[in-house]
Amino acid sequence: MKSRINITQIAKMAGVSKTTVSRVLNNKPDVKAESREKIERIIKKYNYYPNAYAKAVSNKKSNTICAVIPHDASYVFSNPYYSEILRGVSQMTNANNYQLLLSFSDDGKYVDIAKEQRADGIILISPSCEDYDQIDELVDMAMPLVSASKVLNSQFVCHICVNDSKGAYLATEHLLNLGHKKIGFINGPYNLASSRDRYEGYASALKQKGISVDETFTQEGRNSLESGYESMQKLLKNVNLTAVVVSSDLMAIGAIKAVNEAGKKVPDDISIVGFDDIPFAPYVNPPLTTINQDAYFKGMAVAEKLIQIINNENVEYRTTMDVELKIRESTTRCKA
Amino acid sequence: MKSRINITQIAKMAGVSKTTVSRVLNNKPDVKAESREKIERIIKKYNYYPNAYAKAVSNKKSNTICAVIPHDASYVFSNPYYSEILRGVSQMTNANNYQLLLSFSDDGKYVDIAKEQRADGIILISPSCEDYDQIDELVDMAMPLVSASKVLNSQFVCHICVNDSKGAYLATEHLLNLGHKKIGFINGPYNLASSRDRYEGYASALKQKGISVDETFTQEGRNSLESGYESMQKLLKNVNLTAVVVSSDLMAIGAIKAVNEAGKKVPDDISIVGFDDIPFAPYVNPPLTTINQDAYFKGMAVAEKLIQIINNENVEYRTTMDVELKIRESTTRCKA
DNA sequence: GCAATTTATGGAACCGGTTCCGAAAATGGC
DNA sequence: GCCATTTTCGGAACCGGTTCCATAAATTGC
Repeated sequence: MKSRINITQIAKMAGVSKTTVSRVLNNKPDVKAESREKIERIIKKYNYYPNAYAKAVSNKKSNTICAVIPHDASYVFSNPYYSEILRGVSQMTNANNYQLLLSFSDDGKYVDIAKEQRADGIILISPSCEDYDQIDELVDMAMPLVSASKVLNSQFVCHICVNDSKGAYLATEHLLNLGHKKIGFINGPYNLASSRDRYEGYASALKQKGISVDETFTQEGRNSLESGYESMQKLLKNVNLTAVVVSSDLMAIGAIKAVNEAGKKVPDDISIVGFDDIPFAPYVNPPLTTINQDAYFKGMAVAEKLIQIINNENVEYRTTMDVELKIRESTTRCKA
Repeated sequence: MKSRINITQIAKMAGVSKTTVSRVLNNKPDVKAESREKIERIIKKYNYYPNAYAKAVSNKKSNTICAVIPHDASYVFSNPYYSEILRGVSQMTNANNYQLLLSFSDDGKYVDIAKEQRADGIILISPSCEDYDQIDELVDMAMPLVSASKVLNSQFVCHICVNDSKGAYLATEHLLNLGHKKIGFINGPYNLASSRDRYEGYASALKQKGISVDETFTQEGRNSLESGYESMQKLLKNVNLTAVVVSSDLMAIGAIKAVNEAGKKVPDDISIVGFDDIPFAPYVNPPLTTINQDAYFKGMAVAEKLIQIINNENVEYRTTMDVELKIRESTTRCKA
């Protein structure tokens, strides 16, 4: 890139010191109107913008927020649920004049972001147990930190999560109310706190009705289309179910495909309820009954909270968002 | 955040000058093994990392790449096609030790990224006509720039695009070969160069077979699920079609829903072919016949090219990637 | 054992900003 | 017209790095 003009050159042309130019740039007082106008004219003429990183060094503030996402191919970028969170995050950072830096949790490199002082705060989109050591490091550094899902074992990490166990409970209860008894469960990776809570919700709904949990009815998936498909194939092969709770819509869509390919119909032969209510959910065939969580709002809330922490404002450290059962057409009364 | 240790403090503790520490940090020669070890020990002990932005100022290089995406709600984050590109981009930037900054084209703020010298290069994911003024500004600054889709009117912007007209041609031809005569077209926003090319491909395939293009057979959508749904509703209401070419899978999925709700069946009553081959395409019901473009690869290629430009390497300025018709189950022989 | 190299190091200037503090210039009061 | 205030301004140090250039120390050659 062409080298750009700097504050010293502007000062020289205006016949003043850098100090005065800096005052104009930052709307500080103590500048004669006349000089101010002259300097502004020159700034405009040369299309001058202050170098953001020089400012960052001097101010010890980068106005940058880093969002950490799992890079695993079948994960964030391919799961609209995460995209929605990111959309909310970007909306909020944008509105508050923060830049958004993306980092990936695979290699733990995001701790470097903090050490290199590239960001004023970090958002963890979906930390898993493997991240906990790095998270502890961030906490040690007193890096402003907010997670968009539950972080176990650390009472020092601010998080906004969804009521996962209630969500799974509602999903299971819905199926029970439709007369289903043999209800399977396709869970997300067990290294996510949310997966554990969802399993808990599923199990407790069954217990409530006096139905014992059968381990052969459950599968652990990887939150991808493929893995929902494979998990469903296994369930179909091994056990006779009339309904399945699936821990994410993405996997639920994969599961529906597996059902179709087995020559069965959703919901007539097997009812399926998903989790997340991604934008695709009403558009799949049949439209997916699912647990709604407002990912876009969650993203905004997480970013907002982080900005508050950066500004040393007091915030609620634990927030749990409510969920809602969204009944569409992938579930129906048990016919068995 | 706790204030972190800096190079001067490290130097003091090691009893050497900043210069020597800097040499160790950057693996420069001319440092006695003994001193090197001592400095390295202290660096390790204090978990020191150099401040990235101070480096950026000094080196006039930020090791940051900015990806510009349209922020429109129904756009990038919700369209897996763009997510896939971004995934490819991040893969490549990661591998080359670049940080990835996200910016949004709505307000044209991404030009500020360049003026503030926040990035060494910029990737335009999906620039529309409204962006062309800002793009010219970037070109004037000689900012390294690569676009992931065609940029009209500027021979100075490097781009990697897909053969859009061929894609639409293949889609239309496929339907013609199945005996369809009344073929509709749901296009993307006309301010995208790709939409224009796809229309062109659609029209030329029809002409080839001596079928005249009927303007009432086409709709301009916004590349979202909803807009595909609405566009299809309009087509169903106004004209009698047996097949529709849809300019993106996202809209195709919306279109299928509209067909279903009208009490018709895909593909028996109406064949539908999409464009992009997003990861969902094989999972929708029925699995979507579509035009495959490898968005992940495209993302990697775009990032790679940008890095080459940043490094002053010579690059091909125009690359067109090939497309392929992927036949699944949303198209069948015309029964009318 | 001494000059000529080679190796290792540090001082100072630089990158492009901000800010403290003191001083010059303009204004006010009388 | 002179002193006190206020307004306006700039020098210099600072943020945390890199790099040029000079010099001190160690090594080599003979």
